[in-house]
Formats: sequence, structure tokens, C-alpha cells
Amino acid sequence: MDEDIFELETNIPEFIKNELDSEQLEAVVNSRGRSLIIAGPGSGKTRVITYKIAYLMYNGINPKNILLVTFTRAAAKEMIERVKNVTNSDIEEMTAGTFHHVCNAILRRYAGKLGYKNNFTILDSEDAKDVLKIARNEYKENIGDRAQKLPKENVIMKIISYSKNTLKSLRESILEVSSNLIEYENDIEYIWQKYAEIKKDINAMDYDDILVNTAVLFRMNKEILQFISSKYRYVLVDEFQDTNKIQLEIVEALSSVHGNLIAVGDDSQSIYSFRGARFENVKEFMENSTLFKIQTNYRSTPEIVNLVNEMIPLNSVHKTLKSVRNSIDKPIIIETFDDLEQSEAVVKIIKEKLDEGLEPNEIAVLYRSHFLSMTLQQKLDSKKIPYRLLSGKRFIETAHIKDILSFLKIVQNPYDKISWTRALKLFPKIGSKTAVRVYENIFDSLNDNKNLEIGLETSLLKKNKNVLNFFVELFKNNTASDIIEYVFKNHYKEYSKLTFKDSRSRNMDIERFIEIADKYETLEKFLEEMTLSENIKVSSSRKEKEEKEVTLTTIHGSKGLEWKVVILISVNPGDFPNGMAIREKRIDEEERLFYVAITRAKNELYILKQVTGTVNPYMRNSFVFMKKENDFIKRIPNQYIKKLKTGYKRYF
DNA sequence: CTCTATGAAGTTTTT
DNA sequence: CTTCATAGAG
Repeated sequence: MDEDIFELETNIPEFIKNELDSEQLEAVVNSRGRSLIIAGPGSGKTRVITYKIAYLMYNGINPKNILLVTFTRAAAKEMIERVKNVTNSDIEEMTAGTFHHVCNAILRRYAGKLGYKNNFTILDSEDAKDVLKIARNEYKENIGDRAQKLPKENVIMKIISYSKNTLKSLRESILEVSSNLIEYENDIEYIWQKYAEIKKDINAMDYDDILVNTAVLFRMNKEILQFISSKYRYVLVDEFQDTNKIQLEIVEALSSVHGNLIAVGDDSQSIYSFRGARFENVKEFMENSTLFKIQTNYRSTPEIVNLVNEMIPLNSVHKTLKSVRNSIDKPIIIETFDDLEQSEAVVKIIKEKLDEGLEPNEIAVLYRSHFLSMTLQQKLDSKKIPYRLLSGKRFIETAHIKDILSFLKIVQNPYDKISWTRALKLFPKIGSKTAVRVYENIFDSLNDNKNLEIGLETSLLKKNKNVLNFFVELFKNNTASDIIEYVFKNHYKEYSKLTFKDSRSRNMDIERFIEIADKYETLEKFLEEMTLSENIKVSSSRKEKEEKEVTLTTIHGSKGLEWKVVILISVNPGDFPNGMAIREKRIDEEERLFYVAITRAKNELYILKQVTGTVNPYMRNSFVFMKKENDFIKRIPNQYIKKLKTGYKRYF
């Protein structure tokens, strides 16, 4: 461990001392070696990390020897900006990003050691599912009657992903994810193997592989690990409660040379277990690390903090939050009749607040699942209240953008079967069979060390001169924006007109996409940003200018954010807590979600419920679980809240 | 083989 | 509102 830099402990610079309270200062100055900082909601966690980095720099640590792993790319960027402001210096060289960004950067260099090429494609969840489907179908052809009952791709994917992220055996994973499928253990194992083979063939990794392969690389090549790890004198991990086993292994490896691993998080806010995250990482890490607790809450009023303390999830590390703010009002519970009346109540609250002079961007509506906001969205539209959606379909998940991306991906990685078939099928008379055969031609010629053009020409495309020329010319473009422009002008604009009813707005999206792409120097950087962190949502992408808007988001999407007024809707057993979670007895995660939701509020918190549960428009049967223990609102002691009824005016 | 029409079924959260 | 499977026409 590095001991060389802390002679200055008693001489902490003013610019740090003046900005932090005693708990924060303790964590900033004394965290070293293996340290765990448990920072409650609103406790200035970002501030602590910012000043930790500033303090390290003050003590002569070069920022390029610091690694900061955050949950989102945006968080990393924000942190860098803040450090720049505080230290008045350029820290461009610090490595900061999500696990996926950090691992991706490493793999782009060492993919060869794992049997991949460095220009590998990153498969998003949908593409990965397509690859698994290929594997499953190949297998299906060989097993006769059994094929009828073979589990669906997404179930198999869930099991595989679980196994990879938890480092558990396939058998154990099946038993934990979907125990009734244990009789298919051998089938799933075979399909998994096939899936892995195809990914290598087409030079592609899924999201889990990015992490798993990095861990494997470190396990196999101690020299490479030594080389990378010796660079990072300090490794800082934010949102530690949402890390999984593999991620813990990776940061432990990365900090193995200097031994400085500082984890920051709040186990009560662990809400990503479906992705393999384990809040237990916090408890286990606590056993052999120095612990710092930060329990002062600067964000919320005492009334809100009282409620929060009452609702601390079970199994959390003990904590009691202290508010330092002045009183305003108790949280308000509003019981409405149904979805529609709830939306009316929300609109009424928002209007009231806007009349009081609050800016729209100080107000947020939170919910458990996207569909719970549908009725509200219509109401807000009709009342002309501007809002932005943080949840919902991402820009790059829309069909037209995925189409365009497939052309970019084949230029980057000509082995990418998924993108080739997607791109080819956009031309008339080319369906899935032809597309696969063309791909196989290309694949063979690439493997025979011939160039791509020969592969194209020897393929079936020679019958279709236009399409052939289109692809030959495509590969002469280099930058992302050139490629998009080429595809759009020479094919997609026309295709879009013939295919989509809303081609106008889709084409506008693509034009915007060209502008975004123009900001990236290389195709690789652009694709990396798109697949790993591009976070533009469909609705906001079509807005002309940035205006102040009310935020609508899932609780997951609200992580790390705060608003003066927070309105949490549809807290009905079955909606929130989620019905599936209740059935599968995963209520503790729902408790943590509730905790995250109510701790987003600075001044005012409204919690809405309905007498009748929300009807999921996509679901035949919606269940309402009225059992008392599943109703979060019934758990709240009366003294902490004010209760209102809207009077069911529409119905009585 | 492609393309379209039809009906059925599946639904949480996302780097 | 999707995606998936199937049938039938070209």
C-alpha cells in the first residue's frame, strides 16, 4: 500500500476543509487501502468523491493514476467537471467511466488474447437475443419432439446472464432463476456453448462478456494485469451497492498492485439485482475494509427524512439520517379512485406548484414501470404541460436508428452477422434466407484472406447490381457521419418513405443522428458511445430547443437525481411493489426502490395510490395484490404523513 | 423465397 | 403495443 502521501493529514488545505463537514472530511482524508464509504441519500456523496480526487491531487498524485468507476457515463463527466472547478486544473487524463467503458477500453487492446479481434462488435440486449435465437434454432433442428417445449430465448438468456454475473454454475443458476426448467439443463448448456461459438465467429461480445472477458483476461495473464494495475494508484468505485461479483473481482484486480480501493455507495439503494447486482457486496467488503459512514442529509426536509428513516429497508447496514434543513410540510398521501383520477390529481399538483412560481424542472413524477405513466402522459399532453421522459424506449432502440447503426457496425466489423442480415433485409427481394447466404459468402471470403469486395462480388448480390454497388461504395466511407449520410441519401430515405407512416419524423431523427455522429472523430468511438452510454430518449430527440420541463421517469431512472417536488404515483400493491416481485417474494428490492423514490424529494413529497389498480394496456389480466404487507402506504405510521382523498368525484 | 395478412401471446426495472 | 408463428399468394 502507498503510505507516501499522507504526511499532510494535519495540514489539510483550506479549499477542502472549508467545503466539507466532519464526516465528509474524515472520509476524504482517511480513506485509503481498502475503504468503504457508506453515504446515505443526499449526504453529498458526489462532493466527497470530488474532494477525494482533489485531495489526492493536492498530495501529488497524478490524475492519470486515478481510476474512477461510476454507474453512468454522465456521472463520470460531471465528476470530472467538478474536480476541474475545484482544483482549477486540467484532469483530462484521469480514467473515468462505467465498468463497461473501462473494460471495453482494456479489451480493445487485448481482445486477441481471448480469441477475438480488436474491432469486435458490442451486442445490445436485442442483438444478443438474436444471436441466441440462431443458436437455439440450430439446436432445435436436432432434437425432434423436445424442441416444442424448449425454453424461449429470453428465459435462456436470463439464466446465462445470471450465471455469468454471479459466477454460479449453470445448474445453480437455473434453480435460482427458473427452477422448473432444470430438466432442460443439458439443452441450455448446449445452446449456451453454441451461443458463445457464434459470438466468436462473428467477432461480437454481449454486455456481460465485456465484464466476464476482462475478468478472464486478468485471471489468465498476470503480466497484463500487473501492467494495468500498476498504473492505478487509486481506484474509486461509485454506486458500489449496484456492483455484481464480476465487477467486484475486476476492481479488486485493478487495485491489486497499489492496494487502494475506495468503494462508495449505499446498500439501501441497491436496485439492480435483476442485473446481478448484490447489495451483499457492501456487507462483505465491510468485513475487511475501513468503514466511513456519512449520515447527514442535506437534501430533504426533516419531515421527509423522518419518513425515510421509518422506511429504511430490512437487511441494510444500520443508519439513521439527520436532516439539517428547515421544516416545510409532511409528505402527503393521496388516495384516488383510478388511473384517470390519479392523473388529474397529478396535473392539479403540478399546476399548483407552477402557480406558486416553481420551475417545471424542479418537479418530477416517479413510477415503478413505464406503462404506469401512459395515462398521465396523455393528460399532460392535453393540458399542454411540457415534460421530458427519462424512461421508455431509447433513441438507439428505435427501428430506424437500429437500421442505420447496422451499416456502421458492418463497416467496423465485417464479421457482424446480425448487422449484415439486418442491413441486407432492407433491400427489396432480400429476405432472411438470402441475407444469411450472402453473409456466409462474405464470411468465407474474409476467412480465406480475400478482401471484402471479392466476398460481395462472389455472393448472390451479383444478380442485383444496384445493391452490390451500394455496399461496395459503402465501405469507402470512413467516419460515422459520412456513412450515415451515404446510407441515408442512397437508400434509407426512400426506404423510410415506403415503409413508415411517420417517415418524416424518423428522417428528422436520422438527420439529427448525422449531427451527433459528426462530433466523433472515429467510427469506433462513436459506436462505443452509442452502445455503451448514449442516453437520448425518443421523445426528447424530437424537441427543437431545450426548455424547462417536468420530469417523468421510472424510479430506476431517478437514481442519483433530486427535485424540489417529487410525486410518486401508483403505489398500489401489484403496480408498486411490482406483481412479479410479490409472487417471486423479492419484496426487499421493492423496499429499496421505495427508499430511492422518496429520497429524491427536497421540499415536498406526494405519494399517490388508487382504489383500483392500474390496468396495464398490454396485459390481459392485471392483478391487484391487496394484502396488507404488500402495501407500502399501510406500513407508514400516521404521524409522519398527511392523508388526502380526492373524493372520487368522477364516479360518485 | 419473399411478402403480407392474420391471430395469438407476452409483458419490470437497464449498462 | 409489441413480437412471433403460420398460411397462402405471387
